[in-house]
Amino acid sequence: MAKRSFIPDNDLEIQPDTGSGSVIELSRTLIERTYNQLRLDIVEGRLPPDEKLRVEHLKSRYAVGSGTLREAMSRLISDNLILAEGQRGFRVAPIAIEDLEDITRMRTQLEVEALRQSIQHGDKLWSDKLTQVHDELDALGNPGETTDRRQWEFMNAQFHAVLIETHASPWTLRFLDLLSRHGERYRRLAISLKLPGRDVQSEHRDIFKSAISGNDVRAALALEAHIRATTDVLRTAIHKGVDVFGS
Amino acid sequence: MAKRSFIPDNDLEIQPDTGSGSVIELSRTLIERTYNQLRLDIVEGRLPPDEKLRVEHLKSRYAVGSGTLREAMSRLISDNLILAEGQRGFRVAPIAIEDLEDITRMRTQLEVEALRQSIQHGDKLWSDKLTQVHDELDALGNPGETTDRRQWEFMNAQFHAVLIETHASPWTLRFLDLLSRHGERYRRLAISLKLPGRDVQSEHRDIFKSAISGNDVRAALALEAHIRATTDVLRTAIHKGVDVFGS
DNA sequence: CAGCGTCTTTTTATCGATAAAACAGGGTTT
DNA sequence: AAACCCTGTTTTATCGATAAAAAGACGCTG
Repeated sequence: MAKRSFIPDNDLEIQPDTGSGSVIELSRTLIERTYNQLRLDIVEGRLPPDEKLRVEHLKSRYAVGSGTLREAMSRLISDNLILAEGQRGFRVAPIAIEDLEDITRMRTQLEVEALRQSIQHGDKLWSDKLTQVHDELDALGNPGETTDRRQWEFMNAQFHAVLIETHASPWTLRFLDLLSRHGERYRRLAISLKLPGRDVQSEHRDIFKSAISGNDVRAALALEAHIRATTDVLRTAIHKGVDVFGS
Repeated sequence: MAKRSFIPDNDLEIQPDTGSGSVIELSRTLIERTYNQLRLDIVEGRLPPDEKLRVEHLKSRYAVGSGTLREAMSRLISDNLILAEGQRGFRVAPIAIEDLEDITRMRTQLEVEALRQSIQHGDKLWSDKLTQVHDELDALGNPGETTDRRQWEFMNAQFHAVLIETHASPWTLRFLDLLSRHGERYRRLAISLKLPGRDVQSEHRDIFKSAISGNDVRAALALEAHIRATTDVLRTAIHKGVDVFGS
């Protein structure tokens, strides 16, 4: 039984922790570190959907004991990234187009509202920060072109974070965080399929310009389209008969 | 140091699992059972906010080993009902008026939208079901008057569930579930303070009538007021100088 | 008498061992 | 040949023991 994976092989190896300030080296306990590593491995596709997570195998990969590993996995259950079927161990949460559509609807609902609030309450300080982050992201080009994909992902997250920064609702942030993490699994899948290109860079520019000029309605529309783009690409691919989910 | 609790004493004892079909007896594994018990104990106030959760003490209460208990607690971390401070163990999540206001805002945003969808897409089958559940809840009167408070809580949850049933978005349901669980901690606090009474029964009637008659705008307003009521009561109490959170 | 450092006690994090459950394969019966 | 059951093997759930860390008590020193 060949292990199916939707990420190019060169992305599959466990990469050494690169920079300073990463979640992994900031963890105080082994459990926390393992939790963060596991989450990254799932979100970034090194542990593909539906993969069975055998404790005895994985404990060597993360260099921890079985109890520690189980505890780390337990924390991912409430995040819905791991499923626990009683007495049958753990497995990576499956993916499905319906799930992505639900995630997208939800993200749209929350993020668009938060952006509207941000634009209405944002001051000059905010505009400046947004401009700075956008410029830095813009300089990296589209995700396919950039040399350091991790850096691009980081700046992308940063951009979206600043967009809604003014609307400081912890629960909104928590939910959006969770949703974007789930969304990333699908986004990486879409990228790996090398489907007809999106111009993410110009999507970002569109959102940015509307936000800076205070046009909250247009910004909302642009952001909504941006969020929906991944779903649209995948749904189109499915209609064309592409085997998106590996049957 | 006296243990502070915001629930009347007669609610504090661990009650034997009453009816059939409860989450506790449905659990396949010990961890699952412990997780459900812990969650109930926190939500229903038997484990008060900020309470330190010492594994060695609690393992006798739940009759499990330390590993099992830790794993159950770990699952509650992502639900934000338990906080883990690296190397310093676990504690019950604190409560704060700002948190309740955030929860309320969030619930309003999600639940009102879902209700609107439900009213627009709901058919006769839905109306019938809603009527049935509402009548049953209505017959129990206000939460203070009813004999079986657990039954009331159950029907109340049922009523809210049916209200948004048509809008079957798993993520919406998950988020609302989490939010209402957090909200319940505050609702129980408000009840225990015996503050000037709300007429929850008539609030429910108002929502019900508007929903049945297809008046989605009015139903949305009624639901919003209903959700905000707990927050309003507590905020008013704070302004009057009542020591709501035990300083 | 306050502040500091050290020793003791308590609490936490982590691990490996054990028992129970699920799974797989072969053999038996109908 | 198909359905069934029994048995050996793998995997999981659970527990108690151990080592590391934090908190607390105590006395010392300035």
